Amino acid sequence: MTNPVVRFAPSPTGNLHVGNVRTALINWLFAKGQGGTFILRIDDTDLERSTAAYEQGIKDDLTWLGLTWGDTFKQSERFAQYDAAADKLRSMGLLYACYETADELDRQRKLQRARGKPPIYNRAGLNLSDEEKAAFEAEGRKPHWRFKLSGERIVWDDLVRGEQAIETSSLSDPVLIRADGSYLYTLPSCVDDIEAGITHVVRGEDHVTNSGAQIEIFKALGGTAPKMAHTPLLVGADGASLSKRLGSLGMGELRKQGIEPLAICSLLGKLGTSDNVEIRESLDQLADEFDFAKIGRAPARFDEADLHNLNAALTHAMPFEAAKERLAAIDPQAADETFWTLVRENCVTVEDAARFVPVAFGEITPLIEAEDRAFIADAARLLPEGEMTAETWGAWTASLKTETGRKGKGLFMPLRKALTGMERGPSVGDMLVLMGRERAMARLSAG
RNA sequence: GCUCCCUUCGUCUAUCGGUUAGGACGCCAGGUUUUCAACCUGGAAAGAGGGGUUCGAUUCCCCUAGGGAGUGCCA
Repeated sequence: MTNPVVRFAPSPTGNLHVGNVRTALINWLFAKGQGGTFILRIDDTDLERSTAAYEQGIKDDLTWLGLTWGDTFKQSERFAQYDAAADKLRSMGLLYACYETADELDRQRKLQRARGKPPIYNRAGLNLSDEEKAAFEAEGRKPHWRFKLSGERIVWDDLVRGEQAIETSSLSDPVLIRADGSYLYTLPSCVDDIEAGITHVVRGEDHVTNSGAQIEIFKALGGTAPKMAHTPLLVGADGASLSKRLGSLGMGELRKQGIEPLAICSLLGKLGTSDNVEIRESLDQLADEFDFAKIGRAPARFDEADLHNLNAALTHAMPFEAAKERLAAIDPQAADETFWTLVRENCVTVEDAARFVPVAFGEITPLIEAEDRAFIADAARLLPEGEMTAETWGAWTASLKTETGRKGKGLFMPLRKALTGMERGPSVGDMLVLMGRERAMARLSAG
């Protein structure tokens, strides 16, 4: 295979969510792994719903994820090309005017359905005489335009699903142009794919019937249909379709939660494949491992808990340099390598380190149980003088053990709770060094 | 309603007719760390149901059930 060209084509009518991002990622990984090109196309033919803010948001999210694109353009800048394509189809007799209103079409579909028949457009527009059309126009009706499907069986070898067949006779002729003259995505998508030299159309399986129709449009326009790959959709953790919450779970929110881009990409790049769902070192590694053949045909469950597990694994091993800036944003003192390597294994996200900042550098409320009061008083009395060092903890606890007879959990847990205000956390001995003698003494004396 | 796709441990999956049905995540236990986490070791855990075909079905076929998708002047 030589240098594939793929595209991700979101509509700027909303933010990117996990489903979108998976499609973008798979396209990107495939292109990257094959030395191909990844194009970002903004499908903004719906001028009403598209906004510049969403467009920018999509670009920001992709950039944050590391899904860089080689070229980008907007469909709204290319109406002339679509007009030309429409004219071509019209001249071939493949684009015909229809005058039904949306309500009328809706009624027809309901009727067909009630009779147990598939709701396929009856092609009334195809048989309209010029007089009839003129009559509609006189009524003030404007036509919408449908592509005339061949009625043949369209077959392609889908990179994920294997051989696919669509009976175009079982489809309604797709509307390409609305009554207001604006384009639906169907035709512009084909025109752009041809012009951009798209070799592979990779998208969710909700598009398979669209692909059947679009393959005919590709051919009608004189192009060759790209190879197709339709991935199963993601479903929620409960197995039902992706919930509203998850479906709209945006990158902005995940970012705010402190989720790493690589955690998202590792999960979305591996979920539903035969590879283990684990953190990968980089997008490049994910790209090296990518193969359509590894993608299964059943819907995979997206569980946000998995994302947190992967993120935790990433955080536990994260070098200080990678976390430095974000630690500084929490607190200038937190941007400290000793502190980070100490607390990171107790963190799911970098921002979780914030919990331990007061322990090391600020004020906390010591937790001292009534029955431990005397013990903590002894501890305060026996706390070694001078600088707290790596040896302090061992010496201190040893003397406490001798003095009080306490050992094990009974010895250490009260100290942990008094010194850190928490029941769990990083090694207390190491934290002691960071907090220093003054803080430690103050906490031990709080009871 | 109609059309298409899917169904193996909780989850993602391996198995291309003969396996003690394998791995990973998660979970549980033990070890280690004088706490927790992390880490190491071990463990529990699966062929949706029913019919066929076959010497033999997780694997091939049919039916049922369940899930997903499509059926738009959305993408």
